[in-house]
Amino acid sequence: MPEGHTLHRLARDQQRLFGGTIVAASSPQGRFVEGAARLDGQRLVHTEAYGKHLLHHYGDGAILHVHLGLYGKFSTGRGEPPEPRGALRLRLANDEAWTDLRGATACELVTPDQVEILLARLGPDPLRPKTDPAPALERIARSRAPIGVLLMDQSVLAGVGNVYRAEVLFRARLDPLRAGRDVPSRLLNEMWDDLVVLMRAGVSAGRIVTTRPEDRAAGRVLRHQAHYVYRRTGLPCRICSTPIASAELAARNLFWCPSCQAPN
DNA sequence: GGCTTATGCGCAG
DNA sequence: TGCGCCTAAGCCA
Repeated sequence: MPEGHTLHRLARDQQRLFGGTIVAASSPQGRFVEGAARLDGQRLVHTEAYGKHLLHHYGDGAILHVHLGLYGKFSTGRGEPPEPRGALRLRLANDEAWTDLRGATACELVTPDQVEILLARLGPDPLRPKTDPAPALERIARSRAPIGVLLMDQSVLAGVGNVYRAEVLFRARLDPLRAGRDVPSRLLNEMWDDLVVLMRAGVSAGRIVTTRPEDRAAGRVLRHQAHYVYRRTGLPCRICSTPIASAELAARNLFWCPSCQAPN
């Protein structure tokens, strides 16, 4: 589920498994053969994520950039890697572990200049430590665009996807169509703080859970209890029982409670 | 087993 | 605005 928490978790896990070691790289599918050849036998020094982008820094200066897009996935294991099957874009392995990348939108080698360009078009990332949210909040406060669109704009905020968008708006009881400049700045600050908490929890848990304990049954968080509004069209709101509404906004499915998040 | 759907985003037009 | 990417989980039978 590639929102920002997924990429930060991948960066963390890959750092643990491969950081500081020499890796074998290959592209059985054939779409990244030259890149894999360049990485093969290099030391993977450092991995990091910015928003939904993953970067690997290698000992000879090579930088790998991965963007999962909608379909991309890493599968990872310890010990001997399985026989390559299907469209396996990139396999990395050391003596301890392996990881396979499939279906990614971007899997490419980039220069430091290209990294700089990439980062320049990303807004603040709630998952990067000590990030100043001011540029995002100021931009929202100036914009006539709906807050529901702005939250998903990676140049405003990096790492927020459709699930966090819907859920953080619900938790703020905010109408997704309200213009950014009409959202009180206190509320914007609270939403940023909420994103930091929710997305960090997402990294730890490896999935998105936004419901508060008091708003769901006790015990393990079941899949259908993890969200307030995302993919709950027609189901009763957990707070007020009004059926959850959905609509397309900027080519993405938007979910909200028409009562808790009423326009005003 | 098959069908539907999706967490993203760049590009054509 | 709508398509293409081309994976895999979730759902149904």
